[in-house]
Amino acid sequence: MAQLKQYNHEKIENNWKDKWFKDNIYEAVDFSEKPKKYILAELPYPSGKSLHIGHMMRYTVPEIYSRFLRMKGYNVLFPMGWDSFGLPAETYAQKAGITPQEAIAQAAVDYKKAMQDMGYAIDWSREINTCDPDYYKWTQWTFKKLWEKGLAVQKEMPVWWCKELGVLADEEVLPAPDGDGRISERGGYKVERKQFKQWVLDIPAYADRLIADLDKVDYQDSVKAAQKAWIGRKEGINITYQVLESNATITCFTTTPVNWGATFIVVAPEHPVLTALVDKGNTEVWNFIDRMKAQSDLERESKEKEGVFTGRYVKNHVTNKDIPIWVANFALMDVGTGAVQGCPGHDRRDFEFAKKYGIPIARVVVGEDGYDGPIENVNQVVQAGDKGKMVNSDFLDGMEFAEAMQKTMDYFEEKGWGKRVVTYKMRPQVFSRQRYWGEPIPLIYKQDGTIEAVADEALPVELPPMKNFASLSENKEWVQTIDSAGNPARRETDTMPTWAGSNWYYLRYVDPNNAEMLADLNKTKYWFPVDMYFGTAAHTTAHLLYSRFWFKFLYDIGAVPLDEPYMYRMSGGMLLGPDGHAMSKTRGNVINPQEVLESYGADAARISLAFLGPYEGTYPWNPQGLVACHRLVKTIYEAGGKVASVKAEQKTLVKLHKLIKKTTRMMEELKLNTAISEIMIFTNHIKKLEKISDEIWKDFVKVIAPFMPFVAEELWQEANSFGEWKKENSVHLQTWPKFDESLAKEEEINLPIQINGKMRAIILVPADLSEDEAKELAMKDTTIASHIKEKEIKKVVYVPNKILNFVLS
RNA sequence: GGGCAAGUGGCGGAACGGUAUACGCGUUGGUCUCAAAAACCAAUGGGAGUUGAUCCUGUGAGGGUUCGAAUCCCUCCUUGCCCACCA
Repeated sequence: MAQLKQYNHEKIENNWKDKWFKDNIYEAVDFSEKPKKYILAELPYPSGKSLHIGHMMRYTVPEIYSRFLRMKGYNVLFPMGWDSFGLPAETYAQKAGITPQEAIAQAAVDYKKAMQDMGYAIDWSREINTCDPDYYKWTQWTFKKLWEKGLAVQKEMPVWWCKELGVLADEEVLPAPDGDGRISERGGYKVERKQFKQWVLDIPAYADRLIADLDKVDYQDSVKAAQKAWIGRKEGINITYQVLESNATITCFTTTPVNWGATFIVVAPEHPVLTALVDKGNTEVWNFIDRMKAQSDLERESKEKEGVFTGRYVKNHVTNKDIPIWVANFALMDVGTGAVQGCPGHDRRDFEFAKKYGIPIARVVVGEDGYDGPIENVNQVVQAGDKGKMVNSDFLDGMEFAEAMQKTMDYFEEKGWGKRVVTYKMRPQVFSRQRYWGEPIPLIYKQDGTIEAVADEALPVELPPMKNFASLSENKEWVQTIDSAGNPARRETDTMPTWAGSNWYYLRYVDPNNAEMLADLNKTKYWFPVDMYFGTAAHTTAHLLYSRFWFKFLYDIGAVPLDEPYMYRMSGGMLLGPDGHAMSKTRGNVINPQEVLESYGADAARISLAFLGPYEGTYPWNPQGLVACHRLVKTIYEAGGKVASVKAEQKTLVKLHKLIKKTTRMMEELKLNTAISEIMIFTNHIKKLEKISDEIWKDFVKVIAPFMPFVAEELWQEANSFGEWKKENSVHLQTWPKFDESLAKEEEINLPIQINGKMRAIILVPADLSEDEAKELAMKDTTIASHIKEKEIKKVVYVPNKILNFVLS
C-alpha cells in the first residue's frame, strides 16, 4: 500500500530555507575551475514595505535559469542588492514618517526575507546597497575622475522650481488640474521653469564608441536598434548666414539638400543672436520671446506653431533672395544649432508655419508620384528622407535625394558657406539633484569661486543625518569645510541622481567588500562580462546606455579590464492585474505576494509566474493558473509516496529521457513555460502508475529542482534517505541529469501521410523506416489507397519520421 | 511622423518549412455525494456528414515561393512599446 503523503508547503519551506541560507549553498566561488556564468537581474529600489509581485515575476525566471546553469556544472554568480538612493525611497520614508536611512535598512531586511521566502538562489555574501558609504565611496570616486577628465561639467539648465520645495525632478511634477502650468506632485504647489547650474555628464563624447561597440555584444537587434536610436547620430552640415545690415551671423544645421527651397530662417526663443537682431524697444518680439521662454519643452510641444518676424533678413546663398528671420516656438535651442532654415516645400512642420504666416513655398523635391506642380495642401509636401528627385535646384536637378545631399555639402564647403558636422540626439545628461537622499557630489567651492575635488583619502563624503531631509543646502554646518590649503570652503550640496549607483552595481558584486578599489581586476576579469542581463523593457535604452558609458569610462582609466559590461540583454514585460490592467491601488487589482505564499506556497508561486509565457511578454496575473500550479506541486509531492526500488519500466524510462532532452533544450533557450509543460506531461503519466522506480524518480526530482526548489529538496532527501542535513547532499548542488538519445527516441512513431501536400492519414509505424518501407505501409492505408486509386504518382517526398507526401498528377 | 515588436481557439500560450491549437485555464457532460465543494474521467477551432475510421474550412487581409507555409518573400491592415515640432 502506497504511503499517504500530505503536502504541507509551509512545513517544507520552513525546513529548508534556513539550512540553505546558513550554509550559503549558492556561493559563487572566485576563480573556480568550473566555467563561470554571470546571471544578472536588475536590482530593485526598495520603495515599499516589501517585494511586489511584479518583482517576483522579474526575478523568478532569471533565478530558475541560474539554478539550471549551476546544475549544468557552471560556477554561477546570481547576486542581489538594493538600489536605495533616490526619490522612491525618499518618498516612502516621508510617508512612513522615518528617515531614508531607517526606511532602507528595514526594506533591505524585508526584501531579503521575501526573496528567501521565494527560495531564490542568491549568494547573499555579495549583497550590496548603493546607499552604503563603503559602496558610494566608489560612486563618488568615479565621479571625481569624470570631473578630472572634463566629462562632468556644469551647465545652465532649465529645471522645475517651486518656492516651497525647491528644484523638482520631472517625475515630481504634474500638469495642473486647471490646465494652467504645472504643480508639484507633493503638496500641489505651483511650479515654474528656472535656469539653474547643473552638473551634466558628457555622454555624447562616447557616442561613436557606444554605437561601434554594439558589434562586440550579442543583444537582440531590437535592443541594438533602441541604443542607436537613443544616441541618434546624424551627419549634416552647418550653414552660416550673414544677417543683412548687421555683424551677426546665424548658423543652421541641416541634413537635407533643399537650400533652393529655403524661404525663411527660424530661431529658437532662447537663441543668443536675438539680442543682436531685435531692438530693445520692439515689444512685440520681446513679449513673444519672454512668453515662450517661460514654457517648458513639454508645454511648447503639441501646441500650434507660433512665431513672430524679427524684422531682419539673410541672403539665401543659392537663390540670392532675401529671406526673413523669424522666432518660433517649434525651434528648440538644444536641437542642432537652435536655428533652422525653413524649407516649407518638403517639410510638413515648415509648411504649416509658412502657410500660417504667408511665407513663400517653393518646391525642390519631387516625390515618387512625380507631382511637381504648385503646392496646395499638406499631402503634396515631400518629407525629408523620402525617396525623391531634386527639381528647381540648379545643378542638383534630377539627382536622388541622398546624392544631392552629398553634392550640396561639397558645394557649400567649397564656397566656404558651411561645414560638415556630426550631431547627436543624445545630450549631456543632467547629473545633479537638489535633494538630500543621494550621493553627495565630492567637490568643494573655494573662496575664489574655483572648484576643487575632495581628496581620495577623505572619501566617502558621507551624507550627514538630517531630520528635515529636503536638501543638503539646509545643513549649514555640513556645508562649511576647508579646502586643501586650509582655507574655508563650501561643499557642493547637489547630490547624484538615482541612476548614479545603478551605473556600476553589477561590477561591485564580483568584489563587494573591496576597500582599495571598485573591484579587483582579476576578479572582474574572471566574472565579466555579464552573460545574461535580465531587466525591464523600460531600462533597455537609458539605463543600458548610461551604464555602458560608465563602464567604458572605467575601462579608460584602467579600473576594469574590458569595455563592455553585458554580453546579452533580456528585456521583460510587466505583470498586470487579473483584470488585464496595470496593478494599482486605485483599481484595487494589486496581488499581495504574502497571501499567495501563505495559501499556495513558494513553489507554486514560482512556477505560476514562469508558466505565464516567455520572459519578454506582459501578462495578466492568473489566479486559476496559480491553483493549477499548486495542484501540480501537490501531485508531485504525493507521487513521492509511490517510489520504490523496482526496475524502471521501459515506457516511463522513455518518457523520462524525452523529458530531460526537451527541458534541457528549453532551459538553454530560456523557454521556461514550455519546460514546465513538459514537467506537467510527465507528472500526468507517473500519477497513474502504481509504483515509481526510484532511479527514474531521482532524475525527475533533479529536473524539477530549479522550478520548485523546496519540494524538490524534500523529495530528494527522502529518496536518498539522507539523515542529518549536509550541504553537499542538497539536490541543488547535484548535476543536471543526462539523457540517453536512444532512449529519448520513440520506437514507434505516427507518420503523417500527405497527398499533394494535404494531410490525409496518420499511420503508426516503426521509427526510421526507409522510403520504400514507408511507401508500402502507406499504400495499405485505405484512405490513402482510395485517394491514389489509379492516378499516377509523379513524385514522392519523404522526410524520415516526419512526413511522407505523394504528389499526384 | 520615425524606429522596434507582434497578430494563432472563449483566455494565457505551443508548434528546427513537415500531424496547427502541446500544456494550462475556462466551458460542457459524467463518476462520487442527501447536496455542494474538492478530486477523478471524458469532450472541447468552425462547418457538413450515414456523427468511430470521411470531407470542407481555418493561424489579421491579399498575393508569391514550395511537394508542403502560422513559419520564408512582397503589399496592406491592426495592436503594443519606445522616440519625436530632431531641423
